[in-house]
Amino acid sequence: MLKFALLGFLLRQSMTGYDLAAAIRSSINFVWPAQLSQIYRTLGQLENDGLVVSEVVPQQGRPDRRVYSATDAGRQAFDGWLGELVTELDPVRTPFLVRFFFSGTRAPEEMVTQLRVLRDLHLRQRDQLAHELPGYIAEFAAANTTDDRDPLIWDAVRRAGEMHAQTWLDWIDETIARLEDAAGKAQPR
Amino acid sequence: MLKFALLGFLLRQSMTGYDLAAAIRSSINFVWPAQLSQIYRTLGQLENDGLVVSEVVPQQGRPDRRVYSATDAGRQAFDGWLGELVTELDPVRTPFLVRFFFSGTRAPEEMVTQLRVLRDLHLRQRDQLAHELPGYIAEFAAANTTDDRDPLIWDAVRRAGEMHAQTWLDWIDETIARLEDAAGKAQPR
DNA sequence: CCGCTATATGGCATGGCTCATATATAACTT
DNA sequence: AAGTTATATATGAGCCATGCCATATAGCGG
Repeated sequence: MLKFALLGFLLRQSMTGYDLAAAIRSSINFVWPAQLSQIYRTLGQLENDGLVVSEVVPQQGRPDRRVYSATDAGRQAFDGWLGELVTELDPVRTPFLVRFFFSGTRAPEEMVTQLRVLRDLHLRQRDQLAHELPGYIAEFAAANTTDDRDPLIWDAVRRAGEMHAQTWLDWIDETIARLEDAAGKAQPR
Repeated sequence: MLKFALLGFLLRQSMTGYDLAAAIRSSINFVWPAQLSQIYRTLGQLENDGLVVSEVVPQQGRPDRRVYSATDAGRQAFDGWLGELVTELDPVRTPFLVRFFFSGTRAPEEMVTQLRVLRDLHLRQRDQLAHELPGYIAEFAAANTTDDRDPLIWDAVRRAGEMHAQTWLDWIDETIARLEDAAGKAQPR
């Protein structure tokens, strides 16, 4: 996966691993975060497979930059990947829900507290996606050769994140209400 | 993660790895699927760590059953896990959105087609969560010692899946409309 | 002097995935 | 009647991607 994301960026513009990390951070981080170490390792594989090549650019004071560029084979691999058809939903792994599923033995107030904490996190996430990310994307677009449909698409991806964050907020509110309702009925008056 | 899920089930009821796979399939599969091989390996680790013990029950015709039970240490570990506070959102990895992010070079109709395929999958998923899962959960509840808050909680987890599936549907509709709108404007009359 | 930015690389642990294998019965399919 | 597939059960080998942590260098801002 990361493999293809890196190729995708490099096809727009050659850059270093460090730059790639920044590109990811200002774009797809919320759907596919990556550590620097992971990026470098993956670049190594890509180079091994001939999908990218690198060129060392000496620098003073800093480690030399190693600038990566996608090759023709890289473009082909990437295009193949883009053309793949979706046949199954990717499994979604949601640790929180697993925990929640098993927390029937816990005090209801504790569950509500946990939900409130989670709510805060999702709220921040939603606001970040709604307000901060657009700025990063604009910068990123300005710095990159962009197809004219890119802004629309990037915004759609951003929107997906925003909508899901909102759905979490709604779910949490609904769930807290249900828990409180049940607690109210359990020990009435 | 799986470790704790298994413990959670075993604390309700001792069972074999095979049974655990079935328990997962009829409950948290959509938030945490697991292969049989993975389950057995994890049970092995749990046993090593003294969190579960197993007892072999001979059978004719079939491989002997190895029935696992959670130990006291297992209960403690599990409780500790349940008590953990959420401090950060779990990263959500969504391969589809990564692909989508990079598909600016593709024909818009192709993107729409892909979105329609995805829509179908999410639609099925939503309906399954809305209609089939409740039945499984009911069966599962009948077969297990359940706390009286369990049904509420299990349904909340189910609802989270349903709501997220619905959000996907909404996002896809919105995105298709935006793409078609843009295409209409690009080549008018 | 601490910590951040820029840059690259290494090692180890974790946990998931795929595929293979073994065995017996029952239930379909041709 | 023969053959496939499914169900119940357990286990092993090997791959792969991620994660976390450490290290090296150097300049700049506090």
